[in-house]
Amino acid sequence: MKRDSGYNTKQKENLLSYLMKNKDKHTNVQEISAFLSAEGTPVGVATIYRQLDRLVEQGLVRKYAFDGKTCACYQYIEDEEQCRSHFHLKCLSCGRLIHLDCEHLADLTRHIEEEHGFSIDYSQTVFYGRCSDCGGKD
Amino acid sequence: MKRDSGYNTKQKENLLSYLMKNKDKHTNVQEISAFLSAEGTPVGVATIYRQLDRLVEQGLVRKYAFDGKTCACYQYIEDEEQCRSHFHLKCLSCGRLIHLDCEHLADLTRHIEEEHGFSIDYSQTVFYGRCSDCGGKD
DNA sequence: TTGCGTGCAAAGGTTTTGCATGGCA
DNA sequence: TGCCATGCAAAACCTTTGCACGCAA
Repeated sequence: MKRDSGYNTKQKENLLSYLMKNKDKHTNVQEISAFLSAEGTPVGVATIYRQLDRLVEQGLVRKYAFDGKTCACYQYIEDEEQCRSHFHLKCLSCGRLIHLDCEHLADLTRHIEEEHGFSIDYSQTVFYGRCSDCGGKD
Repeated sequence: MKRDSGYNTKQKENLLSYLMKNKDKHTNVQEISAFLSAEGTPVGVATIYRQLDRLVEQGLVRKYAFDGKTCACYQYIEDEEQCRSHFHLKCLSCGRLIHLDCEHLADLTRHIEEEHGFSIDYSQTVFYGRCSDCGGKD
């Protein structure tokens, strides 16, 4: 399921390289396209969409879409197992993405599952707010 | 700030009526437009967008947008104060929206703020997963 | 009567699709 | 060589904006 299917092309290589370098943030097709063009290795947006779709199917990239709609962000997943067990906090001001892994959250998950019968999908859930640098204290 | 500005038109009335009837779910412009058309009281999408924008400014409707992009969902807010103090769980299977208000979550919020310096914005945060009816147990 | 709200149509942006070409294996 | 991946362009969507008309106050 996760095996690398298909050919190895320069475009795919460049795309993966960008995604891996930016695994700490959410990104999108525009950003990717702009960056690759600036690097002198432009890749057509259609190709980017198609490759991302494939990477999502392979489980190498996570796609955050709102209610199944368009306008998605993508994020490379370094360690699938690890990322499955923690939450992501995203700062609405600076866009920073924080990986939050602490036992309070495991408690929360257990609680919601046992008491409320709801099973949280970590891969689609993002907490929005403000990080400490951007005025989390106010 | 929350006072009802502007004229009272039939379109606005129909829109508000729909939103109030569907306050338990997230909705979007297409759904609203389709429903109102089916009811025999069609409202132009431009009008729906403009009215929703206004309602969001007035605090009567919450807009969930992904990363500030387009493609939003909207939700009518019955009791602003109440909804500000709890989380929303959304089932990825049936679309049900659950308002979750329990002290575990208050603990979580406090913990994340104190230990991680991150202030959660309830109005933008939605937990995705599966509700008990849709196989939360598997 | 005044001016806001509406509808239509056009524009702007994002994502998908069809098709011919080029490159990987 | 065979076939998949790419790029371009067109199409399909969603959302916003401009403008003239109609309706609320």
